[in-house]
Amino acid sequence: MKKGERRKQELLKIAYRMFIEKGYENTSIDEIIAEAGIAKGTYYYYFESKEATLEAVIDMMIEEEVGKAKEVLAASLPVSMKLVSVICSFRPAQDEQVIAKVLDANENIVMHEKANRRLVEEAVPLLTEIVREGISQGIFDCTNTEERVKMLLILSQHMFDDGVFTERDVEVYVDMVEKTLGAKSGTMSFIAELITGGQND
Amino acid sequence: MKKGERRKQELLKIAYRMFIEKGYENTSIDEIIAEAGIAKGTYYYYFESKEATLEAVIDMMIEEEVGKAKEVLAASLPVSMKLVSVICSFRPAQDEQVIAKVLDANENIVMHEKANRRLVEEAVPLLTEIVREGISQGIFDCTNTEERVKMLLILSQHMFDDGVFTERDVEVYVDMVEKTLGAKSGTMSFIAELITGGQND
DNA sequence: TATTTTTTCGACTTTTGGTCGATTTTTTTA
DNA sequence: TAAAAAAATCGACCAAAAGTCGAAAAAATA
Repeated sequence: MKKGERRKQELLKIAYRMFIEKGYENTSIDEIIAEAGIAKGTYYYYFESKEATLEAVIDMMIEEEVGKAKEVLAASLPVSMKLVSVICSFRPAQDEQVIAKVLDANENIVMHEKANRRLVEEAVPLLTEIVREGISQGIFDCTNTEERVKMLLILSQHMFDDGVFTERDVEVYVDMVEKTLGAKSGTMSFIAELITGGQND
Repeated sequence: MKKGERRKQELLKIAYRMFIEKGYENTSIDEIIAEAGIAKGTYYYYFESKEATLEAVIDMMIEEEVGKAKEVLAASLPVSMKLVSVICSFRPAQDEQVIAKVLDANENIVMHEKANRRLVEEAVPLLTEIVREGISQGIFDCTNTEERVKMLLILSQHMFDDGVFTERDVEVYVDMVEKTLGAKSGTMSFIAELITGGQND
């Protein structure tokens, strides 16, 4: 029972890396098993299908990101910092981004989109909680919090996705965050530095 | 030269219908050619690859939607109406929506996403023009118009995509449109009726 | 040790996107 | 109008890749 789980994790890691490096569609099961040094039957002993593998890989990614987000949530930080930290923690890691650029942007749509949808699902409750905290502190002022958070999250996903975003994009984004959540103008502008600071073009 | 073009259009229509009915990935070339009653070689005489067909299908869709949008743009309507009409015209048609629900939402990610990206590309300039007109009339008030329009368009895409959107979603969306474009509160609330009016759950 | 369960193997099948040379149909040209 | 050229069609064939399955090896259990 132990060995099986380890093997599954091992396969998951290989698949994860290859999916990101070469794209989901461009990675064949044959390549994965070659890399892992196992037979096809073994692979299918652990995964029902290729798509099930993708699903599992995404679960792994989401779990990690949500984990990080929860840490931030638990820390004693000002609400606005929490919010931004969490959102930024959802940004694709450095290496993923770099590698992603080698690929055609169209090359990995399915994985990207599936991951995004799952992330929105998982992250909205967390972010909503933060924003509610902010409301009770008078930092934010809005109704329909959950819906607002969802929309903002969708927006940030798209900004990061495209990889490149201009200063103007960020400016507009910050403005929308402030206005959507009913924050005072300028209070969220520190987002800009955090975002553009971490950008690598 | 004439006949060829007609055949291509015919194939395009078949592909379009089948892609929407059964999803892009679930539609095989063999099925398309069976439906069209032609041989494989003939198909590949007109299309370089399956993906090229998807691209062409999407072009067809976009062309139609942009066409409708341009009509609206040319008409003599109040700016706010123009804006909303155009955005609503991008909503998937009734039948597409109904059929889409039969499918797993994950079933047609690639086509959906590619279409969305192309639409944003094509539609942003048109909408930006409308908003600029609105600014000069004092209805809107904002800078970085293009970026704002893009963000709002992305949002509406996502709302329509999911198929279901609650009243709250729409409420938040309207609020974001107003605030993002610097319109007076309430001036855009008629969007709500138009959107929810056309919804079919 | 005997038996059952878990894990592994790899040849085989099926599906599917794509190729290619031959053939027919249509258009151009001499 | 006949010959030549170009456009369109055909379908057998190919290669890649996902997925199957029964048998065998390894590990756990009685």
